[in-house]
Amino acid sequence: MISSCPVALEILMNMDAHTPTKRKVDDLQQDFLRLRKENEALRFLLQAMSTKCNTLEQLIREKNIERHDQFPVAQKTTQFLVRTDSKDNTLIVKDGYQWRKYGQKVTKDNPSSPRAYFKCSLAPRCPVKKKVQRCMVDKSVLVATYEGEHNHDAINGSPLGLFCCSSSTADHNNNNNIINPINFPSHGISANINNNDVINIVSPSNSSRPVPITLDLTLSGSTSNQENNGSAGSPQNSSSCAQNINCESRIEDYVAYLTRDHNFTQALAAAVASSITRPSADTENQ
DNA sequence: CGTCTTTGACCGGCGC
DNA sequence: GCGCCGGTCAAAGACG
Repeated sequence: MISSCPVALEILMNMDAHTPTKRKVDDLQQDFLRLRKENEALRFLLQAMSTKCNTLEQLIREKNIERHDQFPVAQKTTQFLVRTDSKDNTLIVKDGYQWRKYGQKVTKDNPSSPRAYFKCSLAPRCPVKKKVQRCMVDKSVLVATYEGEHNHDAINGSPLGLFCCSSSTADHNNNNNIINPINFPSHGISANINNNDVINIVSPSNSSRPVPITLDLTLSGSTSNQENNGSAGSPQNSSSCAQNINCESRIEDYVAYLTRDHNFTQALAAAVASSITRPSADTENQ
């Protein structure tokens, strides 16, 4: 039974490894049953969300086809924030694509750090461009603006794809608190990461009753050995992650931590549930 | 020698 | 028309 639920098995093993005295079998079984229910609920929610996502994508595709008959296609623009070492002067964002730098300019709004211009060189005719500039407030944060859509796949997939966000909401240089607004357009969920390593998930803005959900990424409960990073086990605190050669393996660790975090799974489930149960105004208005 | 980066020049849009 | 500014070009240099 346990072997059919690897996440729960991993959680149980981890719990066992971190408690000096073995807990009673009954307690472990209760924990396991609770986690198994959560796991099943999350699986159900994921399936429901995928179904809804596919439906919405189909609708959007149909609407775009209608629209393209009347208007030229607008260029898709997205924006990322990447935390790097502030001492690192390079404007390199490892996003799974290969880029050729074709220009650099000092801009008026942020004269202390020049803006670099890149073109995607992974495919011969890929139209995608990106601009990378350091955040004026936090020099350790790179602001990468992508224009256009790739006509090919990434080298190893796009590790930053999850953090795709709309550029229209970003005003990073003038905001001391919110670093990166993240939008999940197809689900109507948006989220903010603030300087306290907390993601604030906000349900669709068109909702009459927005449900804010806070995900604490400081992982204060983690007892794993992150002291080597000097960052007390916080993934966001490891400022050199984007430049670090061990970044990939650490990302796996962070994902493992998150799956062990009861608050995270609960908040995630609530966010997903709210996006599914609440009818989308976009689809209703169409 | 080929590829990539750097950097000054150039171009076009926009506001006055 | 002029100046400012962001974006792009392309020659020169660096590098493997």
